[in-house]
Amino acid sequence: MSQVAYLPAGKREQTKVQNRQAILVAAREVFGELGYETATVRDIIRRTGLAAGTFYNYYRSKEEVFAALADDGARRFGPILKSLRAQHGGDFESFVRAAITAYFEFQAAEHANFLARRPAGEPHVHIHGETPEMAAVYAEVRDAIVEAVSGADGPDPDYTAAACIAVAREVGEKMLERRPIDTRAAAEFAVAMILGGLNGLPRAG
Amino acid sequence: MSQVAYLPAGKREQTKVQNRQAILVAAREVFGELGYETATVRDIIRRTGLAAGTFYNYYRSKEEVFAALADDGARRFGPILKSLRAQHGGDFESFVRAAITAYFEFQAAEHANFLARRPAGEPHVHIHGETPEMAAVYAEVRDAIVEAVSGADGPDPDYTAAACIAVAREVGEKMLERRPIDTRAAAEFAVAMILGGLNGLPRAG
Amino acid sequence: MSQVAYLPAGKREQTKVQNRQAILVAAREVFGELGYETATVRDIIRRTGLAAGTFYNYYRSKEEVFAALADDGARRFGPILKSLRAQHGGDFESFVRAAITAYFEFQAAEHANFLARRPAGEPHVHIHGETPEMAAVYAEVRDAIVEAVSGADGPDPDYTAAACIAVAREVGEKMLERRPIDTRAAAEFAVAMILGGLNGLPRAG
Amino acid sequence: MSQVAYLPAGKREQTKVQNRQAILVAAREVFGELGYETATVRDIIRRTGLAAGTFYNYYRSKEEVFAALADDGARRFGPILKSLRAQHGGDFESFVRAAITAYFEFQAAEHANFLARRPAGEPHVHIHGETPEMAAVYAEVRDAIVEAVSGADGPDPDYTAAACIAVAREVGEKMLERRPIDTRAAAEFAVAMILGGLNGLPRAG
DNA sequence: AATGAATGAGCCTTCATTCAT
DNA sequence: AATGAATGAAGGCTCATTCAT
Repeated sequence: MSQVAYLPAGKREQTKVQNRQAILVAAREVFGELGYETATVRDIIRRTGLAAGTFYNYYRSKEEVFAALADDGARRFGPILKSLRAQHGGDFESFVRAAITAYFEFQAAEHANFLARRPAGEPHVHIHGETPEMAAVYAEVRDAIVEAVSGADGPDPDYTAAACIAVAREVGEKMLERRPIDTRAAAEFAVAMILGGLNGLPRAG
Repeated sequence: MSQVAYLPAGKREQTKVQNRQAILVAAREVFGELGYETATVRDIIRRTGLAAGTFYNYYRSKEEVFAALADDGARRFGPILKSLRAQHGGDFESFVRAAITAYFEFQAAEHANFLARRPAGEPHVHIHGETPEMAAVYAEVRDAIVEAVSGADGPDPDYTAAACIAVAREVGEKMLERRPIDTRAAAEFAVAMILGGLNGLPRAG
Repeated sequence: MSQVAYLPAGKREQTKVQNRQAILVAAREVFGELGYETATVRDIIRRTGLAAGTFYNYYRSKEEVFAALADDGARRFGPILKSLRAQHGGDFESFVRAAITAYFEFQAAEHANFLARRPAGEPHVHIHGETPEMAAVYAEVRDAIVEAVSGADGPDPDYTAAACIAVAREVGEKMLERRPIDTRAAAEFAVAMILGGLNGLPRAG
Repeated sequence: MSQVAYLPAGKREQTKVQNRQAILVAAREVFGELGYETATVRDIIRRTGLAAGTFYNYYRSKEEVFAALADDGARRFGPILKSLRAQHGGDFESFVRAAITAYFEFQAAEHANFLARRPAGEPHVHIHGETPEMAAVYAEVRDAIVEAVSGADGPDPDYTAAACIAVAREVGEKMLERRPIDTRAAAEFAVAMILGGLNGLPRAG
């Protein structure tokens, strides 16, 4: 068995995990700052201090790291949301409150990891429905909303979900621009807006 | 010199205006179909039948034509909005209804000009806060909202404006995806959601 | 018709033709010196003094310029061969003599256009059956040979064609390495070898 | 130290030899399938089950393993050829027959080791004069031919050798493309062609 | 003004080779 | 020795922009 040699368990494996994470973090930053199209793989890798080619040891393409980001967000935020939904059972209102709060706190925590420098001179594009964290919220929240509002005479579930999520996203984004970041106030606002809005909705889809 | 002089604009002049407009129209289509980054100047110019270089006689850059698009939207939709605001005077609720309706109709009309083919295999990005038509709504609507809700104990005007606009945008977008496009139903929904939401808002900013 | 403008007929058109030709010439040199794989588009374009991107105004890819090279060779040598075949009608021997002679002269002329510097340190690969000039010979000569030797009891036409062409190619290549380049002697040799070989062939394929 | 000492090579030694051989075999396959440029070191090493870096413990570069391949071919086929030459003494004709036959059989045997998949969409290149097995034939056969044909008034030995080898190579290659592979028929053809060709040659170089 | 070829920076990706383990 | 991640120099190609005509 002269071919056995060093099992990957020591510093090597550790570095690998670190690098993978570093790329992910850098990617989140860069995508956040520049948007998917404008961001380049070099932008991402430059922040990690790694070599250009190294990126491709971890992700096969720019697109794949983006997907990984979404997975990562979903993997981390999804369970939170799921458990909230279970906890709050049929009480939609308290679920919304808890979910929005959790989402804003999650966002604030993510945000703390990097400065958001935006290059001037380019229209700001943003990733729609596919933001890592948003992807998680979207699926789960949409389900919850659909469940809560649907019915023969309920409001249009598609419009409803889109509107609620939009409110959460925009308010969340504005929240991040302020100092200090006040997740409680933002959540309170968004919850009120959403619940009030849902109350005002017409009965016929 | 031997030509008639009483025409306010010579053929030359007219062509210039026409070309400028043609580029604008093509740009709106292309940006709509491909997004800002993916769209190329050649994509735009190709639709006009003009030559690549000609583009730069009218706009100094890809970015500038994009900005012009926003101006154009504002120039056309802005007055509509302004007059609505004047008409509905202090009645915020009826203004919102009228504005949303007008906006959705405007969008539907713009939309009718081209099919929205989106390139597969790429995360869908959308232009944020800078959509031509949106730019117009944004400024004016924000003012109206701020005016309506502000006050020492009113809700946070920034959050409020962002949330309302978000609802209008998302519902508007969803509306465009359906056949037939039903601006009335969408407007009804958005108005209810927005007014209901505003009612639910906490008093303290 | 303010959009008519300058018709491409003057210096512009001329430059285009020159550039296209320059790229073709450079490509022939580079492919000849480095082989298809090793050759880079940058190698080709560098010799023309043009910019990197300009290459793609004329050929869509490295592969396409290679194909164009073959076309070019065929277009120029093909007719020569065709007319020889017509001239020498049924006389296979005299056709072979004329064809080989023409081919060697063609090669010598092409060769005169550039020095063949071969980079050391890399196995020399050469393009097989697809060399521009060879592509022309191949199709036509193969036909002629097949026509001349085939028959129920004739030798294997495939082997025959391959062998004859191989002889012409190798002797031709060696010929180019000598100074002075003596096409007559080389042709005499190749013809003798081929005709002698064909005579020696077994009757049953 | 407590190990037996009468084994000429320890396990270590054996593995080294085995690895070196495994790389060589894999390299022959890969170069054969993909060509020198297209083949990657990883393609080679992947087939051995070894790690990428290990390759460089045995060969200093991609080029070196390629050279080793030629050496290997020569080392294995060279002796065969040498002994044939000795056996057939002055009888050039019978030597050619034996050598060609041996070469074709050698080729067929080598070929049996792998399928020749060639990547589509790329001009087919082949290694010229440097094919492992060819390198061996070349040196020896060239000597034999030179010896047989040279003389003050003999045909040009360089052209002669090149032509004979070309015939053997091309017919050999075509042979490998057929099913079943018929080395006897191919050899018969090549021998006839070569001997007939040599007979037809002019006396003056 | 209109034209469209030329420009060249920059993008994503591959891969021979090195090196810490 | 063996391992396999890291490295970084290219490579093919795109595209916003310039410029001679």
